[in-house]
Amino acid sequence: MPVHNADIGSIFEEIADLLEIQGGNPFRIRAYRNAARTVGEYRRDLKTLIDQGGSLPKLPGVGADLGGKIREICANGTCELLERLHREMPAAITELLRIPGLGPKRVRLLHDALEVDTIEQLRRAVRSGAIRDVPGFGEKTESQITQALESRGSAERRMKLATAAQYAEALATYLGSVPGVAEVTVAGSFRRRRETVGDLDILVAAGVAGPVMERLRAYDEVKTVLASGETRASVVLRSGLQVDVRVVPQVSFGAALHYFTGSKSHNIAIRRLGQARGLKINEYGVFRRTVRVAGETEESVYAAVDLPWIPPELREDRGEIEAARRGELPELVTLADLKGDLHLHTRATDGHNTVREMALAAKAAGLAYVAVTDHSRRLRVAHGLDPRGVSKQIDEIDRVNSALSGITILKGIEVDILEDGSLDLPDSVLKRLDIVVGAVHSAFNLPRRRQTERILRAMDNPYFSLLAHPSGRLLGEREACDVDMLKIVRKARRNGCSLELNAQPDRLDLDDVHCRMARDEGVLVAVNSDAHGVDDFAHLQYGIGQARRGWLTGAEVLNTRNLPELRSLLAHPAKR
DNA sequence: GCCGTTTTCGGCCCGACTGTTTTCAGTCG
Repeated sequence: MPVHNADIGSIFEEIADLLEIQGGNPFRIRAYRNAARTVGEYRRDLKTLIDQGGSLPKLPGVGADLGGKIREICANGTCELLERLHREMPAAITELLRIPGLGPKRVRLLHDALEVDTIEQLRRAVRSGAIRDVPGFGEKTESQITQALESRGSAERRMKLATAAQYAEALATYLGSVPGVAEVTVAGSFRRRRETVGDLDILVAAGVAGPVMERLRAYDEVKTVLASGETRASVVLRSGLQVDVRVVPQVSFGAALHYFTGSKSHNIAIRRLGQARGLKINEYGVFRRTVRVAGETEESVYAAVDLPWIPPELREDRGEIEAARRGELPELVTLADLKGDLHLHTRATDGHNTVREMALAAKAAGLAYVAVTDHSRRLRVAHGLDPRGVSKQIDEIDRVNSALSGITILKGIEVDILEDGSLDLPDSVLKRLDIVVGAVHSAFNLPRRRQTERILRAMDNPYFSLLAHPSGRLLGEREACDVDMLKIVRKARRNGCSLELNAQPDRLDLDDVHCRMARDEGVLVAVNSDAHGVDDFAHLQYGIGQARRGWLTGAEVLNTRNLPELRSLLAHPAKR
């Protein structure tokens, strides 16, 4: 049975949920949650390591006991503790924890008092009014649960970063105009540039909080006010996006910014460092006993625990604190580092603009070169090019190149990788191009081995330069293809190809974890817009955010190279 | 259940808001 690290993580999470409902030792529960996260995100497949007879790597928060459970789960797909908990508590009960307002204590009460173990039973208990008689449950709690049950399924989706940005920037500007407000920053996963955000955390520096709270409640996009205290409020916008606003004095802004940027596990790790130095770190500052020793800036918070400032994109407790301590934080790539864009479309297929218009827009966006990579013939819906169409476009690019200055247009193609791993155009066509971007646009559901082989075979074509949107996922719409990414990354290294980080807000593919895998394996990543129109070069900022989350430096991104260097890298010395 | 710049035992991140209480537990971030 295939057991992936994420499966082990889920089992540990489930154990933690069940132990919590049973009222278990909170620190034991935390240990399971920490391990769930560590294991779930670990980049090498633990079952494979074990099957190959290797010992488990030392993972933080995983000791002898949890290590044994990992082996047990890899062997059996489950572990004795989970089975025992399932005998004591119905498995479905952890679903109840997902209802806002219901935590472990109340779930336990419902189980004991009303034998409520499933969402459906909860629904019946609410309808019959039985829930009101449970001690600790009042009128408000009942209606909160009712609402949660009604809206279940309809909402609860994370919003794409680029979509959330529209709401975030408008609201931040609005709050910034309140008299007395010194500074407004959108913190949270938005600031960490996660591909999707669950809610917005907006931090406001102001002497007095009252007027800010008042203006927030009056914002015309606010649909409901979930909570509203003196310095903190939660509202839901009409878009469905939840927004948490916190007001702090300027002297606490850095500490609050650090606190509300997260991630939670990064913050916990930083606080522990503080604790070891006799410091208390909270959103108001860094304190030795009652004396504030830091907190006006984020830099001062990090300095208090002897660390340099850590970029928000890295704050996931994935080794950034250790790297910072050793002085080995990567110099992350920036938007300004990009010199070109290697994936875009024109009216010849499914783009909206001409070669000339796209080139001028790229120039205006500060780029020195672009590759025109229209679709190949197999992609009928996009009017993909056949060999004649490619020839025509090559002539057009020659004409535009000789007419324009300050921007160079490379000849390329986004060629379909067919189901058997061959490419959709003959080598005689591909050899005329500067760059060949290969992409999967069909048969997304092949089993892992076949899907992987398909891509590996495509990469063996001597003209293959770059694998576009390697996983094929569409955020919130289509899961990633089941592929062995490590094999693909290693093939890219052997063959001298690159992988794309497609910057379209609904792709952002490679994801952060695989970017880092490419980095670790020494494979260059190209951050491309996949622009279909002149405005789409704006996507690049989101691709850069993701690249930074993947620890990429400028040197590790293919299209930070100037044109001569790029040309020599595309020449594939490994293959020709 | 993990772990070590007070420690191999005794700690484990910290505070705001709400509801149901009548001084605080539960939930959330």
